[in-house]
Amino acid sequence: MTNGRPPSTVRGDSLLFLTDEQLRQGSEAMFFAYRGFTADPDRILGDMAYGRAHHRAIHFIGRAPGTTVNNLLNILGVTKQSLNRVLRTLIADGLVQSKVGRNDKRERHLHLTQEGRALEQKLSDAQRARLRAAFRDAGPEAVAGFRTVLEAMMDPEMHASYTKLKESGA
Amino acid sequence: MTNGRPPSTVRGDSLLFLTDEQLRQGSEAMFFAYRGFTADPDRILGDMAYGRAHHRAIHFIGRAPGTTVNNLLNILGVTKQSLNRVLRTLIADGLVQSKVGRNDKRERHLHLTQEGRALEQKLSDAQRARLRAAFRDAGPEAVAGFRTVLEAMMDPEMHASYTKLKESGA
DNA sequence: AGTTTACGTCAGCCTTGTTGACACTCCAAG
DNA sequence: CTTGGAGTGTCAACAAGGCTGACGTAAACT
Repeated sequence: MTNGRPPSTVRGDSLLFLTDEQLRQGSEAMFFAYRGFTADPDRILGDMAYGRAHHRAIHFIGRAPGTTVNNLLNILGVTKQSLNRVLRTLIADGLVQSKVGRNDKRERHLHLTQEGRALEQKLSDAQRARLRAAFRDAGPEAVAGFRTVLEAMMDPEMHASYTKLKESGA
Repeated sequence: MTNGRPPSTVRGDSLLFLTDEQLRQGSEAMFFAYRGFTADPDRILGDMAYGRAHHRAIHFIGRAPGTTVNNLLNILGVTKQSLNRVLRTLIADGLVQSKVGRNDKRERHLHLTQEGRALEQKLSDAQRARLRAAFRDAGPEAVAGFRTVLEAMMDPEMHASYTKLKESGA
């Protein structure tokens, strides 16, 4: 299953980017980059009573206003108990509003309040600033490649969620 | 600070990839992709008494054999108490060996044992398989862009660690 | 001799994930 | 109309893995 293949020979030059060493570097790049990716919002959240889980919830509610709890559960990939704990505090603090469904009254539709939108902006701005700088430095072609690879490494269900959000967005 | 800028106008076409909507999609791609990235090793670890933190420690010890605790601390970006908890179990279970430094006897140099190397392989194989598939599907240019963007979003110190490992590697 | 560095460890706390169980509301199908 | 199942909320208990603060030891440096 594992191949301690010599990195230089064996393959016809064009597959050199699939070397074990290249893949290892790819893993490490993901690790370090994800740390950078979450660093700024985490710093802001640290001062408040919230954590990364709250950021994620706020982000996706802001992204898809009126989404149901179940929908959010699928996107976030956590248990309803985990999500509920986060959601409860956000609702109690007046950042998120939960409305009983009009058609199906079992469902709760989630919206950000003004206050919630403000926090979402603050957090996303911090995160996007870093991403914007990285994108600018790397250039459009690198960004396209970045997206292509990330999409290719998602699980199918995640890819579906991602695509759905992407299409609803613009 | 925040700009609800109309996505279509204002800018001269070549900066369209820096739209807020594009950045938002980038964030979400990172989120979903990272989930995929950690999914396979997490599944394996779940059956054992170890978690993601153990995987990280094993990975970087395998990558830089003989590294000191302090060095590892910098790479991982956690407190020594956190790392120690993980390291202690790995040493107790015979996956990692800790040797007192020859020159500086305060330092401990960390190595994987045979058993440790075996687990490292198992975990990394799972992770690399997904990455390999993604890289293959996306192609060399996309992979280059992927790396460029990830490197650009690291904090400087992380980028230094990353580069150092990269150079030692091949 | 005194200070600093590298490491280990104890105690306690927080966030965020998990499972399992139970209740309630409500839609839909028989 | 009853009943099954879906969507939701919540309680309890637990685990992983972060964190801070404090203390101890050995070795190195000055």
